[in-house]
Order: sequence, then C-alpha cells, then structure tokens
Amino acid sequence: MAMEHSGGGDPNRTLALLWRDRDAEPPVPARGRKPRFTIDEVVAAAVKLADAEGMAAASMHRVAKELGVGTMTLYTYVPSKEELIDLMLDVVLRERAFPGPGEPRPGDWRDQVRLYADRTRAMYRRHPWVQEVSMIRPSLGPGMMAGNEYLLSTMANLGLSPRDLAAAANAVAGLIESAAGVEAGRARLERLTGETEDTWWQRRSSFWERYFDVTEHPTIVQVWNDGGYDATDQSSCAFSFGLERILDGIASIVD
Amino acid sequence: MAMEHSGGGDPNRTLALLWRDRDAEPPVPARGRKPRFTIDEVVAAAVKLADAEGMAAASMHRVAKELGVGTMTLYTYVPSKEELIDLMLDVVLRERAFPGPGEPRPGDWRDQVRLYADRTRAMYRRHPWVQEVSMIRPSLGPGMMAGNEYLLSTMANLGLSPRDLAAAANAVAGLIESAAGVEAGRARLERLTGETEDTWWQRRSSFWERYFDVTEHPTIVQVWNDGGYDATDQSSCAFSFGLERILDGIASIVD
DNA sequence: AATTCAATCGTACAGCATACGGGAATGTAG
DNA sequence: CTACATTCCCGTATGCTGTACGATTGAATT
Repeated sequence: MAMEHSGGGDPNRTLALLWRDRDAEPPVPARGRKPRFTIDEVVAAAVKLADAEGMAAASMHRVAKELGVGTMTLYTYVPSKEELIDLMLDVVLRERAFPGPGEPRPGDWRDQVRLYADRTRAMYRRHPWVQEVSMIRPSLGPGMMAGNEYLLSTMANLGLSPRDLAAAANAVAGLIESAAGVEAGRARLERLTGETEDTWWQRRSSFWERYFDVTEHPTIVQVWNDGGYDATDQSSCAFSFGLERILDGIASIVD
Repeated sequence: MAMEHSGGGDPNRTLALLWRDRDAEPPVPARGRKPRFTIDEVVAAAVKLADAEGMAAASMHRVAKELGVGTMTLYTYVPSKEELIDLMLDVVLRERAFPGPGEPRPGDWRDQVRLYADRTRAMYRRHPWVQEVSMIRPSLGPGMMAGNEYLLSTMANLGLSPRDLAAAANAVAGLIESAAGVEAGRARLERLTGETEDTWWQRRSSFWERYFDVTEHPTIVQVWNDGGYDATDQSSCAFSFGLERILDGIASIVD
C-alpha cells in the first residue's frame, strides 16, 4: 500500500490523462496487444458504481469486475486509484457544460452565478459521491478549469479588485459546494443505509428527552418552536438563502 | 467489516458516550475487572495521532498501540470506530468554548459571528483532520450543540424569520467550514506529503505550458496577470472576505 | 515461424475494521 | 478460602482494501 493521498504519482502522467493527451505517452505504439477499453470506459464504469452505491463501491476490484477483467488490469489504464478518482471527478465536473468565453449566457451577473449554482447542485444530485472527494490540491482537469473560468467571468465586470474577485469566486464556490454537499450527503446516506432522515431522528428521540438541556440552548428551542426547522422544502430554501445573501454582500461593495 | 458509515450502532449507546452518561449503562457495575483507561484517555490518544499524522493514522491498531494495549481492547470502550470518531469530533468542537446563554460576549452581532469563525478556524488549525470527517447526520454531542446554539444566538435578534435565521446560521457555518477546511486540508497535505503548495505547483508547471488554453480561460489569465492570486496572506483574506460578504448580505435584509 | 512488446491477471503482502472465543483479573457469596 | 459472576483484555481469523511483482497471453512486425 501507498495511497494515503500522497500525490506521489507523476503529475505529467496525470495531466496527460486528464486532458486525454494521446501524444504525450506512446513513442512507438505499433507493437503489442491491443487494449480492450478506452480510459473513458474505465472511468464510466467507476462512476456508474459510485453513483449507485457511493465512493466505497468504486474499489479497484469492483470496477474491474464491472468491466469483466482482473483487478490488476486497471493499472494499465491508470497509474493508481488516486488518478482514477481525479478522472471520475473531472468527468462529472465537465457535465456542467458551462457556456465558454464567447457563448451566450444569462444577462444579469446574479443569474449567471445562479446558473453555476444550479448546475453544480445538479451534478451533486446526479453524483452524490462527489461530496466524498477532497478538492484540496484539485486535479487540474478541463472540467475544473472550465468551472473556475465561468464562475470568475460572471463577476469579472463588477469592478472588484483582482484579489477580491478571486476571493469572491472562492467564497461563492465554497458556499455552493457546502450546501450541495450536505444535500448530496443526506441523499446518499438515505439510499445507502435505507434509513430516512426522519427515522434517523426518531431513533435519537432519547436525545431530546435525556440529554438536551433547554436552558443551555434557548435559541435552538425558540427556533424549533417557531417552526424554523419545519421541513417544507427546507433544503432548497437553505441553499438559495445563503447564495442570495452572499450575492447581496458582493453587490453591496460594488455600488 | 461493516463500517461503511452505516450508523448501524445503537444511538442510545452513542449518545450516552457523547454526553458521558455514567448512569445509562451500568445497572450493577460492582463486579469484574477494572478498566485501565477512561473513555477520554482513549479519545485523547486517537486525537493525538490524528493531529500528528491525519485521520488515517487513527486506526484502531495505531490507537491501541499508542495506549499500549491490544487492538480489540478498544472495543470495550467504544462500540465501533464510527463512535470513536464521533467522540473525537465532539471533544475538539467543545474546545471552542463559546460563551453560554448568560455569559458575556462581544457587543456587535457581527463580532459575535466573527468569534464563532475565529474559534472554529483555530480548531481546524489545531486539528486538521476535522476536515476529513463528514458532518452529515452529525453526532449530537455537547460540542456540536453548543456551537449551533451560540451561532444561532448571535443572529437571533436581527428580526429574521425563524426559517431565515436557521438558513442564515446554516450558510454562515457552511462557509466557515468550507474556508477553514480548505486551509486545514492544505496544511495537512503539506505536513503529510512533505511537499509545499509551491513545489506542488512547480511539479505541475507543464500544465500551464502544455494544456492550459489561454483563449478558453481569459478571466483566469486576467486575474492571474493582475495579481489576484498573489500569495500575500491570500488565505486569511479569502477567509474574511467571504465571511464579511455574507454578513453584509444578512445585514442587507434586516434593515 | 520467430520475435517483440503491451495488455492481462494470479498471487502475495501489508493494512484495515471487527466477529469470536478464550484467558485474566476483580468483585461478591458461600 | 473457595467458587462464581462479571468484566476487561486480547490472539486469532475473516474479508475487505490498494498495489508490487512476475508470469502469461495475444497481436503486430520481422
């Protein structure tokens, strides 16, 4: 074993994979056995498994079985599992298909950010396992770059300083990832454990009876009593509330 | 193996552990061998390992070795690793030591939120592994509840609807976790891999030369050229910029 | 047909969480 | 003092993980 998020692999190899760079590796490829799959097929198999059963299901063994090959065969396509995850992530990031530099987009900058939010959120819905993947030192793939470019571009003409523009994009992306990640995580756990959020809370009813101290948590009690936690579309409201507030906040310093 | 985030354990047992409920379990505890440790000692050992080498180092085997006992001994203190993580998390959440209901706090609500942000950020600094722990369906421990209560209370008197108050606290907490998590993740990777952010980028210099398409990413290019990514305290600025903007945004709807 | 080289993949190893069952230590009851 | 109950301790075993290594297979060139 090495793994451990070490990033130990050759970055050039990883980048060549992410950008599907055919010219990078094979100097004289004419000889030898033909590969049975493309990298995209391998990645698609992994994504399919992760979609259905979460990141843990996308083990090298499971992915190989899904393709009908031996486990070690995967290592001819991908140098390690880390790179496979990078490829999985970038392929679903690319699904967001944001408008490029010259292409038409919503007129208002806020609508443009909302487009980023909606498509990112939809991506998390389709692929809840994304929430399980760390985006620290992210894979520098086309999907990630396109997303960053688009989000930056939505706010590029507001008159923010370059520093503030970067920070604003950072904050907006973080908030969206956070909110969409929570949603996705909840959905994932419901599917994986077969236990709804409601029954999860029910099984913890003793918490309120036995441990929750009302005098220590007056605000929680009050919010609860006033219906602040009622479930009417709570998730969607929370998602858009935070987004709208940070957009308000950004708007407030550009006027 | 079971693990798998199944939440399969008995919630009542978990809650009793989290709240250090001595009355819950032992009906007639007078007989039998004496335990060598307290739960807190076990948790402290796990936290120590995770602080030094990340979550992966806090394996049952390593924690047991740290305590000088056999691996399986841990299971007399904790029903599974999941619960151990819950306990680790709550103990560091409690370290934030927010002022309780009656206790003195900064006058301005924004300063009160900043206190939440600063202490949470400091916690991530001390314990970077927190970033690796999922807070979906969180452990309902004292540390988590105290944090939620405090953050809610900071904005309770702004005139927000209960629904909006909950959403605002949610968004603020999400943003702070996101920003502090990125910081912590970066620091963790630097320590764990021995590779600084700079050399990580250096090793990927071929990205800019070979794959990055300038015409596809004009805004990134511009922000880069204008110094938007210059490293002067970038992290701290990004952290506070996002927080201040969302506070602005919240302020903008209460006046 | 022989050669060459990449793809395939069985086996092995270290590490993981943990089920199980036996052994060790401590208290009370006889 | 002995017997027993109860609890902690922990060695072993199982099935999972990623992956290093080396043997084998198959296709194209010589």
